[in-house]
Amino acid sequence: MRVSREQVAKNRERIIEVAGRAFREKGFDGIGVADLMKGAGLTHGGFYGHFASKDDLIAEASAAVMDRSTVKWEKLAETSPDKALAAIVSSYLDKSHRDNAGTGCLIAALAPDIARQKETVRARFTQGTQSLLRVLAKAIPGQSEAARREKAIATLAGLVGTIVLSRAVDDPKFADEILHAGQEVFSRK
Amino acid sequence: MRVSREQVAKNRERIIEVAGRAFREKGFDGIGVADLMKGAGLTHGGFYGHFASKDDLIAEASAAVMDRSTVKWEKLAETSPDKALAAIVSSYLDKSHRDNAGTGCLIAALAPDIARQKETVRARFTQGTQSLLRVLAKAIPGQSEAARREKAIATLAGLVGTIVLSRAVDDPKFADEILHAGQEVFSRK
DNA sequence: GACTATCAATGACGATCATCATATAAAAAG
DNA sequence: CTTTTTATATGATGATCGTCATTGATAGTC
Repeated sequence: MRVSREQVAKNRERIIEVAGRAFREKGFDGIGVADLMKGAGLTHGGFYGHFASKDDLIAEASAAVMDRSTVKWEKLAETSPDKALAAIVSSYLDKSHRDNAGTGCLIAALAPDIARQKETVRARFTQGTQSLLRVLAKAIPGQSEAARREKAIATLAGLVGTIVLSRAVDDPKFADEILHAGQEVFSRK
Repeated sequence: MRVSREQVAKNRERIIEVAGRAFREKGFDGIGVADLMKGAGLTHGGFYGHFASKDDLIAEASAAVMDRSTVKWEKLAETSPDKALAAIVSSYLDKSHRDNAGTGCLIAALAPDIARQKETVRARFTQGTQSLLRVLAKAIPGQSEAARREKAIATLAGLVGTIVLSRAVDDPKFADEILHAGQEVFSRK
């Protein structure tokens, strides 16, 4: 059955949204096209009317999630201009972020898997990372632009590594210790 | 055909070794039991004589790789006792490490996937991470034990995040810039 | 040297996967 | 109102997956 133009666009957005969440929760290989479509309230066959392939959806969903993160960081920086870095770090290194990969940072949820993806996916991921770094560098006080950029890169790495470690570890106390250490170290300007 | 006791043990070790490499290169879901066995010079049917399940192998291979990393870091620290931290960091944040995930750090290659694995895998990963942190904390000069522990955690997170980012990014220049930033920031005591 | 235990090879199982051809039904165009 | 277009549903495709039963062969034991 055919649906209206708007509905088509809504369906497409919904598939991307569902995929973005499922990929972050289960990994790119952890969920199939059929289940993604079911999650969007559709059946599997219609998938290829919206996307050329699963890889195509992976690229689209990854870019969308990266963009959302950038917007979120921009808002955090605007809300507290003097303490922008601290705001971003404490928002990122939060238990609720660690415990909800499906709605969190794409890098922390999937970075090693992205390294194994096709060029199209990696290219859009790279753009998203650069945007994230621009926002982060602006949030870092003082120093030269080069120094802020360097600091931004290391901070992003530290944030990602902290969440990734805290999620992988089995012991809740240890996981919290990791989160706390990251908070302490990566909030220092 | 039956083989000698030694050969059985060698075969088992070989499967674990091949799996450790393949998992780091392709991800846990990126390679199947049949191909792993082929890589070890065996056919797929014999797999379940050695392991109860693929998950069992994942746990075994992950633990083995983590142990190797700990030993490597210990040796690096012994070789240059006064500059232990710098030795570990510059060894870790090296292009050859970034470009050869199959022989590198398990955390950088698979951490988000480990968070999605069964208890048995995560438990052994957690032990391995603690061992790594003990070696790293020892390599950090001065300060209280608590401060060294905190610094060790943040440094491990920074190292992992740097490699993960540098691998995922598409542009070689950008990837090198990330590596360099990590080197600069995480070598500071 | 004969017996027995067991490791690996063969082959098959059902499940799941991405992809696509066709059918259907309703929106858009005339 | 009629025609055309097209988004979705149904169902099938071949490939690949983890797992396991059976079989053949030989090492370890007596």
